[in-house]
Amino acid sequence: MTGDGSRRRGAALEADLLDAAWEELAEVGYARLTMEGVAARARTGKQVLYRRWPNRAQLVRAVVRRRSGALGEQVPDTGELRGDVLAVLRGMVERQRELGPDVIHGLLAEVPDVDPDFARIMRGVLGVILERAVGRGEIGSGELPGRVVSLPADLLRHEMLLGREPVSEQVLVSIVDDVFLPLVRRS
Amino acid sequence: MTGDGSRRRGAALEADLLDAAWEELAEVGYARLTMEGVAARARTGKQVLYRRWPNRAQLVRAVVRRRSGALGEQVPDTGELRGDVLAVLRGMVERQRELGPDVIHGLLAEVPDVDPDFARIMRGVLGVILERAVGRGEIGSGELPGRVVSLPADLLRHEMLLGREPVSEQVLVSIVDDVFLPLVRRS
Amino acid sequence: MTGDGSRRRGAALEADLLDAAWEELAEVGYARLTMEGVAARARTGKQVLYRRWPNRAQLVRAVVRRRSGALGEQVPDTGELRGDVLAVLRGMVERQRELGPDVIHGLLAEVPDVDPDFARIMRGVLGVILERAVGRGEIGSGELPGRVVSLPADLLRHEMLLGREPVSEQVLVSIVDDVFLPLVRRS
Amino acid sequence: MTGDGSRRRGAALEADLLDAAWEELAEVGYARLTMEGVAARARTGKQVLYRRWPNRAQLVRAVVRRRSGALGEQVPDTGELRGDVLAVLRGMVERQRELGPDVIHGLLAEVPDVDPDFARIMRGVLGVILERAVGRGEIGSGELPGRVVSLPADLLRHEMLLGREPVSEQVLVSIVDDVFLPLVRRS
DNA sequence: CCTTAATCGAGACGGTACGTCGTGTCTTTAT
DNA sequence: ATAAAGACACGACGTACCGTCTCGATTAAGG
Repeated sequence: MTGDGSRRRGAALEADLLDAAWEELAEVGYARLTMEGVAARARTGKQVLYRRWPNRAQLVRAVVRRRSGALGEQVPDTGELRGDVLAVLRGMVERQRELGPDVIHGLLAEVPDVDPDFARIMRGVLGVILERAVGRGEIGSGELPGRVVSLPADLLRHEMLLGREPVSEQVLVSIVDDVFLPLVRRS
Repeated sequence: MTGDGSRRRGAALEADLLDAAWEELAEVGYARLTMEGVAARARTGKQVLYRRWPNRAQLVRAVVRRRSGALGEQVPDTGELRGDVLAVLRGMVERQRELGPDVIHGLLAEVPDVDPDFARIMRGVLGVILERAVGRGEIGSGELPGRVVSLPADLLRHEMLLGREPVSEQVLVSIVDDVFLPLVRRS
Repeated sequence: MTGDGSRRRGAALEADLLDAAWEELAEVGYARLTMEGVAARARTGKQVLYRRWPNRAQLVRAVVRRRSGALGEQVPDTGELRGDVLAVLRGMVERQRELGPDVIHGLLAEVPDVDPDFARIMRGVLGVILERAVGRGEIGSGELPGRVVSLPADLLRHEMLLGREPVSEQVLVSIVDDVFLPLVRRS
Repeated sequence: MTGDGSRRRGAALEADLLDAAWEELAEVGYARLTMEGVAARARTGKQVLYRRWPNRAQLVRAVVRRRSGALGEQVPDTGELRGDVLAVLRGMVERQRELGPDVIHGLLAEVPDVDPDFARIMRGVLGVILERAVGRGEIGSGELPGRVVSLPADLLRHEMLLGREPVSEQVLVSIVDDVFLPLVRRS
């Protein structure tokens, strides 16, 4: 019945599974994604999924990791603080648009630590950007509280969690111009 | 068949239902709360629940509304901007502690607009507080962007959504002292 | 909302109820007839039904009584035993056709005594027919066992209970010619 | 979560299911037998039942088949036509007594063809008996109509379907002595 | 090269909850 | 007093998934 001669294994199979999960996510959304559905779409058994991920949250987490791969890989460098921060935020929005807003929602609710490192990475990226701004003399050299450093990312994430649609450019600008820049230029 | 002579109806029954849901929430948490469980605890049928709320999210939303009813009823007045803002945030944390962090999480994930008016209310409360601060001469009289006004509430909510534990006093202080006050005193 | 000024009562209402039940029977059949459906069709409440009949079986029984009213009212008289018996059986089949075979089925299963008197009536009718046949000299005058008298009706009923379609003329003829007539002409 | 190491499957499970249904039948009767009850008694899920039988009627039909398994296996041989026929009828009554009269009723109402082969089997058994009677010279060798052959079984079934109690010996005797024997001895 | 062990594809299993339907009782309002 | 309307307590329906387990089929790896 199966007998197409070739049976998937290992990495190739895993890729198919994640692809299937990805398509399932796209079609029915996170809330209605089921292990059963993913297995069916990948034309395999549920055990194959459970062998790899203990529940759908972990599975989706893996999908997300795969799709939006390296988040903090390259730090934008526009030569200006404002441009850099906006670029970072736009990257986040792009990621949200790609995954779909409700996937973000869903993950947040079920996975305790969707991105335990996400926050850390963002802090790192913004730290670098701020340092360069200090170097250019755009802002003072005083040590900024951690909360301030991660402020743009935090506010944007807050928006993402509440709204059901991709965050608009206006909001990004507002976060940067109304909140972040005034704060770091304060000293 | 049943006929014990007294049968709950209308408002009285609804109160019992919400109480049952509340207890269920407390015992098993949001994720494992079921319509079936609530109905059983209230010793009635599921239909009685479904007649009122189409799903568990709406039910819990009603419970939350009932429990943490009047959020913006009284605006704290400590005679000082910092004290006022902290008092507002502490009120939010108190509410979170009462409901339990995962209820907040759960609601967020399933209900599109847990509190559509919540944001509006917070903005109103903080607006009053800021006006008073202007009156006292604590801060300048320039018009503040909406985003800045709701900033403390937004940041606190962001914390609530990410963490699984009640937000600590330290975080509140950090939000107020590192971000909010510097921003509104800037001018 | 109701206020058409006139409200049905007593016999008029009861007639409407039975009509509604009758139409319901015709549309969905006995198995799927519900008190709720009948009440809805008659545009009234269930209580009005339950006040009159304790359950759907009794209700349908009343419908049947009303529709196929007087069963043994007129005894056929064709001037010949065979014709008379066939006429009686055809009357039964006609009744079955009118009610629908599954109504018969359903009633039989749920109502212990759909026709406690039905059997009695049939025996009476056949008795008269047989007496006339004796008078005409078609058969002997010996006393026939009750079972033999009711035999045609019993066999026909057996057919009705098993099949899901109206009993064919062939079967009637077979009952009469292969079984009944040989038996009563035996002496 | 369950994991007790032993999980019933296939035929063994099916046997348990039928046993459970049988016990349920005995305890609450056909009318109040529910899929839910049977599943609970068998300590399994409803799906396991529905996977095998689409509704309770089919389930009970399977139970009946299993319990009163081989109906026409041995043809009674008392050396005399009357004794043989009575023995066959007594076998049917025994079966009825075993299952309970209302099970028969219930099945009849819901299952279109409780035993499509039952009639055929009975005809076969009675055919053999009649042949032997012909061989012994008890009755003539003329071909009997099918309806006459199955007459005793049909009449008995009719009794079973109408009454709520096991058919009495008197009735059996009446069927045989008043109807069947006179008919087959006629020639 | 051939055995052996692991994994795959498929699906049954024991279980929980879903959301719906119908029962028969009870209550309310209006005629 | 009863009609009309509908809520209530209850029980069962049939379905969807969960996470586990079993069963052959197939494939990779080791002796």
